[in-house]
Amino acid sequence: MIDLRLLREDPDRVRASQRARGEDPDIVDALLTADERRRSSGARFDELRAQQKALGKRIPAARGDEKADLLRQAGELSAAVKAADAERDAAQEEARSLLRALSNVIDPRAPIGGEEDFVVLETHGAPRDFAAEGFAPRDHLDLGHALGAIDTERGAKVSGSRFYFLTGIGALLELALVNMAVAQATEAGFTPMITPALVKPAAMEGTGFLGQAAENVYHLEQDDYYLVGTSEVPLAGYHMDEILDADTLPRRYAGFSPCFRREAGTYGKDTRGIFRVHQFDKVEMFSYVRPEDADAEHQRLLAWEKEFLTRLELPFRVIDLPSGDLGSSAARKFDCEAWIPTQGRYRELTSTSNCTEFQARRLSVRMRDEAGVRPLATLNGTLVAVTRTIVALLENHQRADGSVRVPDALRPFLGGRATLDPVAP
RNA sequence: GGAGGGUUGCCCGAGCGGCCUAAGGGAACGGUCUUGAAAACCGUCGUGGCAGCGAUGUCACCGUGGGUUCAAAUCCCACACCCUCCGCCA
Repeated sequence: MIDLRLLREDPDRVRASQRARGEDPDIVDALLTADERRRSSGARFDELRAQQKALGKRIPAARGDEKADLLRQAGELSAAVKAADAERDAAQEEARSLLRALSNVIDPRAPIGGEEDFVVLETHGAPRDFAAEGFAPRDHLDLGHALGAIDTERGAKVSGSRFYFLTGIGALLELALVNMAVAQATEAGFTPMITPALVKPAAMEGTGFLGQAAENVYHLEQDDYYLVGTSEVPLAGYHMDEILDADTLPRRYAGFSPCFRREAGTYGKDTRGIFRVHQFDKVEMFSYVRPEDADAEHQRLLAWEKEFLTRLELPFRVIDLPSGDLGSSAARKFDCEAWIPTQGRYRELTSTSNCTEFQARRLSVRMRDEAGVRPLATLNGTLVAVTRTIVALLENHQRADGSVRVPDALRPFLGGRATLDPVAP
């Protein structure tokens, strides 16, 4: 959630942010009204309660008629306090739920607009010219079949569409990518973490995934658990309700977990292969920092993402996501998009978000420094999303004979292997 | 799934229905002393809301949610979590 002070002092900025996101700006005014009511009803309760406490103190010492009279007064006051309490609770709840409905205020530097209005910040490497090399690239599923690495038919048989088995070298490839990512993160000072994939509503809600993104979240009705779509959720929840000493910041965690996504409303999109699936594994970077350091940390996370893709020798570009495509928690977001040869375009492989104090407020994660206690900032960024990385790797490093070159940096994690070779069908 | 024990502030830990405005200890921080440090002594030492420029005042919070009462950390009910044991189990 956002800072109520900002809302009171500069409501126009919040309205503009909501509009840029394509969300309802009227929540701002509803919230201002609700906040006013919250404060006045709170003051009324405080006053009555103070009277009640003062009166109550006189009762034990009183005797006879005086006591009876005091008890009568106290009884009346008690009813008034109860009523004021209920009114205050209702007002607080209304303000709270409106505040929760507001998305983060966008970073003024983020491009304004819908999905198509992103800005390309940089481009790294160049797509291969397969025509010049004299062969047509095969897509990742063809390659995956030939290598004995990917089995989507049986994925569908066992679990349905958008499920897969990684087999043989495919399974090894996942482990290699994960190990490479964890090694890089550890080297950079991240604490590796294996996180829960099932979380309670508070963690999911606090991270901001139960708003507009709710339809993409799996929910276990019977136990009221959510399946996480990223380890950002357990990593953000990790310090929920805590006050961290500012001296211990930044805290950087690299979480490895499965990720579950319902992919509602994507019927017909990316139906072939493992580009868009209901379950995949991911190594996610997560940082807790002082709010004033958030911007620099965002750049660092982006730099680590770029380093990883560069080491995999993948051509990619970095885009600055437009306001309409940010997700409720992010003030600004960069995606790294790798070139997918058979699609002839760049597709999202990794993503990094600056959530400023938005998640920290919702989850009540604060820091203590010279100035006192205040919310901190959280940021997240993908180091490796396994399936999409496999897609990019196979397609970009394929050879005419159907084998796939293993980039140098990945070889140590594959037992020194330099090539993935087709297997007999 | 069954049987017990527990949940109080940063940590440990006391707490009679009304001087709880939560004892005491530890840690931490500031100070005195010291060449420096330790020890000792003195002091500070929760979070949030509201009012105020501010010193401050006030209200809420003792796992969570209800209830009893003029009044609840304290009594009652439900739930959650942790620990021990039994059963089942990767």
